[in-house]
Amino acid sequence: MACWLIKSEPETFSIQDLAKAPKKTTSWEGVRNYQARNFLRSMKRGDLAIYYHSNAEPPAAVGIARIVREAYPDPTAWDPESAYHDPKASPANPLWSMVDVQLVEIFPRAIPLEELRGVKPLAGMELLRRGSRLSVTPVTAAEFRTIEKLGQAKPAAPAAKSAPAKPAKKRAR
DNA sequence: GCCAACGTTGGC
DNA sequence: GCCAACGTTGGC
Repeated sequence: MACWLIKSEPETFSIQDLAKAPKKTTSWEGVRNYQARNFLRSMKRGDLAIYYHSNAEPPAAVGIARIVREAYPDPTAWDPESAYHDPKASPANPLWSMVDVQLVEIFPRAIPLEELRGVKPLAGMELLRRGSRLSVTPVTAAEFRTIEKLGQAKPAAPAAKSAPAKPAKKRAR
């Protein structure tokens, strides 16, 4: 079984929306990046994915979803009404794929991106790479378990015991 | 709202 | 096939 990380902007489709969806299941349409699409296509039924809220306040890992249907054509691609319309796609040449995902759990505690960046075992994650934009990425089983665990409760040790607010960091770029 | 880091497009 | 221009993503 493989593990993944899928991003969604909560304004578009949050994990709470997924919880409210029929059968807590939705089609993951709208992926329009070839690399991300290819990852979608290699997903297997039963694979698990970290659900991540991008463009959120704060951006955070918020839960887990399961792949319940493997890749099939994304009809929004050839729907001129859709925000995801791609003029190159058609029913005969679907071009883009989607999977169905079902909610497994909303974490008791969302894990903000800033915190993920400080977690050693996650250092190699695509999500944490500078300038990373891929909306679908594989994660290792170890990374998956680490995030899953972080989502269950407060960090065991009060990380920095109410340290005074850090001075605003200049972005190093 | 800014803008770095990407991916894509299209002229050549 | 190169690469500048452009569009998008997404953290800040």
